[in-house]
Amino acid sequence: MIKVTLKDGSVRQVPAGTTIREVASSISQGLARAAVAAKVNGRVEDLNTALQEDAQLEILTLDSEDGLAVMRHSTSHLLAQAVQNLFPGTILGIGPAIANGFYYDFDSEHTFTPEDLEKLEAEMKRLAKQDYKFERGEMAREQAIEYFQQRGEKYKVELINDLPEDAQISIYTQGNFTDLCAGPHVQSTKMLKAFKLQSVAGAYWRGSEKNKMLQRIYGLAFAKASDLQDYLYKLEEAKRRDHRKLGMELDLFSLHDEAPGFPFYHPKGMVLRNTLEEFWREEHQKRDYVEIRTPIILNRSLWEQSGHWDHYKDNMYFTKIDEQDFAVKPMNCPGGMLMYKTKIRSYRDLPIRCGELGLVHRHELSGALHGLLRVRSFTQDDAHIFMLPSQIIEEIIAIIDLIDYFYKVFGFEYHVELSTRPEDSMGSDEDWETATNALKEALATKGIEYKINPGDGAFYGPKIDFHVKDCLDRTWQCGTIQLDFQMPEKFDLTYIGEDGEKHRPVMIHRVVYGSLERFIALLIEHYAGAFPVWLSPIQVRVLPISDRHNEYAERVKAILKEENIRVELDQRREKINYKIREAQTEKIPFALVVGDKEMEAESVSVRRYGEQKTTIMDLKDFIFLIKTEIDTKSISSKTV
RNA sequence: GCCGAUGUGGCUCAGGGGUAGAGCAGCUCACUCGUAAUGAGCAGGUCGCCGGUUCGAAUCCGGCCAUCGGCUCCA
Repeated sequence: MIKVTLKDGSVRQVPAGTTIREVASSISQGLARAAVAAKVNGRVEDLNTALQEDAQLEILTLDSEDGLAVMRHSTSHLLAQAVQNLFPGTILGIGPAIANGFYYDFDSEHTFTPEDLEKLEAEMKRLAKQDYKFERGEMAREQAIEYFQQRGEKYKVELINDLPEDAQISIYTQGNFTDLCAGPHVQSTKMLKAFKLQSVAGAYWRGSEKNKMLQRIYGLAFAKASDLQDYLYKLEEAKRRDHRKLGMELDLFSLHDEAPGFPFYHPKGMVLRNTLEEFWREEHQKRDYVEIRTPIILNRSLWEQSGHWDHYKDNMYFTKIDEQDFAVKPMNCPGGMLMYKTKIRSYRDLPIRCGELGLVHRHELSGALHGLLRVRSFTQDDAHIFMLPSQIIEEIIAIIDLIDYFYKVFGFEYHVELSTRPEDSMGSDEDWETATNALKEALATKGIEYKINPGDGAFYGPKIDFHVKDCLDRTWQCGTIQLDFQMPEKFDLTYIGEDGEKHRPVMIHRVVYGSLERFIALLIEHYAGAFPVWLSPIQVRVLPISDRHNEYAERVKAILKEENIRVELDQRREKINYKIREAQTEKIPFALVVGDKEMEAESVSVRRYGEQKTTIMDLKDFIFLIKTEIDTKSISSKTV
């Protein structure tokens, strides 16, 4: 007999060799029916697995993320089966579970069309009903290679060859379909119900552009049909929040064929942008930053000196001036270096925190452009901090705090990643290790959890990245803190120490917003275009009911303007309903209706964005209300 | 850059080998109105660009450009 400890702490005695399914049945038939897999000592296993020794056991159902992942993975096998039935000769890539569903990569002469997806989905439904069991088999390495080779599954053979020598090679079979797979899987295809094929896209084999591009079919899969419907509805909702759509509707910015990736800011977008810059300057002044501005075009020798010519050329734009090579800056740092070198620095001057709202240009691949989230020219809210080695940790922590403070003001959730040395980089291993450890230490001090991104650092140093989600849950890097021992070296930066000798300062590159463009895009999606009052391009619109209220309305407008409130007056001869509807459509935080009653009492009828109810209040009370919200940067709960 | 899809008035979209259509927005006129669309009229497009097939192309074919969804890359 062995002891099986369940999730609730209870212990069951069962004979060795009992399968997990049998244990589940002994707990309840309902559980046995709902079970898709199980966690044995933390490892996800099939229900068919026989328990041989004492174990911690957690039965997984579709109520858990782990359970859903198993089901989604099984659904990807179902797709592969359907594809090979309908398009014989298709070679298989890989087919994992992902958030909300799964994908499977295929190599086929045939190009899959949206109509094919419908047919495949129908075939999947048909196959699912057949109640095929997912049966696990194990093969010796040589046998497995031969098996897949014979079937022309060259990618599977490659995968097997790359498995460690001692790896257990397992295969899963459902009906006429067999796939190389570590598993686990649900018991039967019958458990696969709420799925939908979504799209087909190109994807390089093993994610490398050096490899062949395969066709990736994406699908959604959920525990039940209503969950799938809910998710589809959520996707529709997300489209409404899309910053590209809202940016145009709210007249914030535009993009044109004539300038791909180079955004145009409209007047309202500029108000938003200027407000963000203003806030940025205030907060940085408080923290003893100074601000500079460096040129956009600098000559070739500078970029050679900085290493950009060697490591960043593909992303840069070039021009010639008087027969000499120049480059448009893709980063602000070299300019900052020259500024540092304009005089002798003392250790007493350090740290120098030198900010720059710098406009940079980078050549991004045409297929990568995406609204304001991925552009070819953008303004970084940059700063370069020159400091003593002993100040590193303290400075990094201060920046982490600063970024956290900013993101909290906007209500952003974020996660943190640490990116380490990339292949194409400069400097010694020792410097990189020191720098990486400093970043780790700062994160540890703050108790921040982070994910490591191996090889994703800048060419001159490792970095801490702050990621924010867009409306479709894709994450975008915004803030970043990069520790750099290389630039000071390349530019021979020095300071005079206590000992009267020259020493090498250390440098940090950091941004808080990341780029104004990306940050604005994320703000639009985060608030669904209904900005908090302090950010809103128009804060108040005054709506007179008829012509005879125009004069009072103009007075209200003038008084609000005097208080530095961004106010508009809608004097058109339209019905009040019409004007209100428009103010709502434009997501203006406050609509002030003024008619006879208000005119008489020196009051306004206040209607907030997204609310039905109106409140009549004295104009001076309204001013107090709105100014308080602006000053506290209050985030309205209505982002509908 | 790669794979696939798309490109018709400011916006959303219909149409489709015989010389363009709707709604919204815009403009004009009337209505002076109390919390999400008053009515009537007018104007607006060489159907992304270039080339080919054809008596005739917005429609079919090819190339290019841009956009969208991915891959790769990144603030």
